Amino acid sequence: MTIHDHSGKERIDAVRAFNRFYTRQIGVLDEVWLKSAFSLTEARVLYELAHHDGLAASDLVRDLGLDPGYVSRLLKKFEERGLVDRAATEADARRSSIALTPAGREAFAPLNKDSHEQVRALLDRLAPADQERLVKAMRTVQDLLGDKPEPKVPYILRPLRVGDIGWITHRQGLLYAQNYGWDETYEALVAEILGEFVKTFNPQWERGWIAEREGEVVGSVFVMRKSAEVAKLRLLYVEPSARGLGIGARLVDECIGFSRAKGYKTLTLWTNDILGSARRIYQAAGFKLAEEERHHSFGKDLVGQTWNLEL
Amino acid sequence: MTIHDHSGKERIDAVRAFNRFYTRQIGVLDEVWLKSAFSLTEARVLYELAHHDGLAASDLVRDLGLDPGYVSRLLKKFEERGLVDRAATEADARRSSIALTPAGREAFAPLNKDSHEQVRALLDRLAPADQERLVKAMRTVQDLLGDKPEPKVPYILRPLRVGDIGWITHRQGLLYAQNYGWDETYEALVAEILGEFVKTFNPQWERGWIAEREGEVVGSVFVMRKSAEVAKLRLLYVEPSARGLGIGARLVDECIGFSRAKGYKTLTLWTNDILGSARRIYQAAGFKLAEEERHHSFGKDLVGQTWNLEL
DNA sequence: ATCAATTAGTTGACGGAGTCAATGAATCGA
DNA sequence: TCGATTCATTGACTCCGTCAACTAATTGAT
Repeated sequence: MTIHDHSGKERIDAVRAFNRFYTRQIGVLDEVWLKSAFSLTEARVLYELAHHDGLAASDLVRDLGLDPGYVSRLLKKFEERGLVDRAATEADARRSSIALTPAGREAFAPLNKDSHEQVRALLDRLAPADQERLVKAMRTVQDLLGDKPEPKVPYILRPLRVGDIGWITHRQGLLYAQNYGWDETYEALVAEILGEFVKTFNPQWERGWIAEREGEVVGSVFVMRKSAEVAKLRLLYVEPSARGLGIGARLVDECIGFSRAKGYKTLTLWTNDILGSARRIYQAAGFKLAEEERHHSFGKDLVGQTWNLEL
Repeated sequence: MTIHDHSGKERIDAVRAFNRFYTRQIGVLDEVWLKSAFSLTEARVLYELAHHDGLAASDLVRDLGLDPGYVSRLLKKFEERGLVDRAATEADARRSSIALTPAGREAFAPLNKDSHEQVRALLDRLAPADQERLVKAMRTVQDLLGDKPEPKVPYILRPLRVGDIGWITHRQGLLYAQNYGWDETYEALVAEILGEFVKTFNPQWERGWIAEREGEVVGSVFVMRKSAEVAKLRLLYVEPSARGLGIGARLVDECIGFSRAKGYKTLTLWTNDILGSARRIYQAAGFKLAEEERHHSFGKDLVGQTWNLEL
């Protein structure tokens, strides 16, 4: 968990280095195919056909980035060898839907197995924990570079789980340090608040929400009991990468709804005036500024604000 | 932050999916070269020559995984075009050391620039934070798959930084939940201890150490002041992926050294009997078991142990 | 309903990227 | 010293993949 400070150039060089590295890596991995009766591209086509039904030639051209003429000839050869069947589609007489024949599957199976075994051997050289890191890193690369189909559900809210309060402490500590220069005592405060919250947690009166997006924690908020009539909204935060999705407003809404349902009379919160985007959310939700006071905390001179919402 | 549970097959499939994905990705990236007067392989060779001095043909064959005959012809063509110079080496009359001529550098420059710009465009589509994630993930893949020159310094110790206590809380909470089934109150305890520690931190009497390996936190430990004569070692932990490097013992040693230097008479610690690997470290360091008591904590019936070391 | 523009697929012609095997020369090693 | 290995070159060849021209079906704009 270090804070790298990459200039654009360093990042670009790092990506280019990775491309060179993986070009080589793929070259090694592809040697498996060369032993077989199929060329690398033929193998790629077979793979696609084995894993997707009803593909047309144009799909292969698009998905694998190949030349149409080459694919045409390649499929013709496959058909002659009895590896694939082509059937014209009813909807579009130009397209034909291609499928592996049993013989095609039989020819593909050993290829597939070899490739599988080769990757297994590659992974076996790594400790299980490293295998996991590898897979996760690859998935990250793929997610970032691939065409992200904007997640249908942009985010979900869920209750707290083990690991959450540490993670929230970590992220909030870093974010406020980076953005506002707050020192480590802010992180310490978050840790204490959350530790205390979990230890004395009473689901009747209190609750925490985690906003999660594609498996990553991207925000959170807590309602804590201040007195029988007053609930306190605390530690609202949304990851910079997930802003603009309305997560902050949604989290505040949940707090308001919960507080009302539990019979609190007032929902209060404490924040600092420099946190502008949070303030806008509170205002939009109907909170009124009740009090302001200067204070020195987290290594900075700040202006604290108390906001209240009558429920 | 989800807990993935990969069987071997899933991991293998994930790696293969990544290979297919990146094969395609590289295909797209390589289109830059195709516009130029050089083939992809020629461009790769030029890149190597531009970035390393005194290469021999055999080095190119090895590093880029090419056919010797092909490289020979390729270099011959380059030489004819005046792009490279070949000079026989004194040490070995078979080898010749290859270098780009000024004309060669001039021919390579635009290629290199195009590639650079292309990657820049790729990165510009991502938010800065995502660029950072991408670079980090690529580096992880490269480190894991490349011939790892086992890091000369397998780990370093450093003082606490912002973000650490949250991270430690997060990791300890997850690890003990996964391995021993402890509930969220353990994570809460860690959060409170660390929050309190930072808030009341007195460098004269207390200290924390972070073990870091290749930029990742892999362990930590704290010495806290219990009384004028007694120091307490707390929250020792080492990531499973970093065990066997002696990090745990080293962290305990640091604690002992610090406590001695500060004039404490006793170093004490509290642990649970199920934590076997930690116990072995304490015993090896000279700690003596002083007390045992049953207790119910973290959702489990446990046997707590107090160990002491007279300094 | 019509016609231009687009898309799916085919075919011929071609180039040259990359492979394979044989060879010579220098070096290493037991 | 002599066989084995390494570096580099060359001839011969394959076939992968590109490019352009073409047909046929479909789409879409008017």
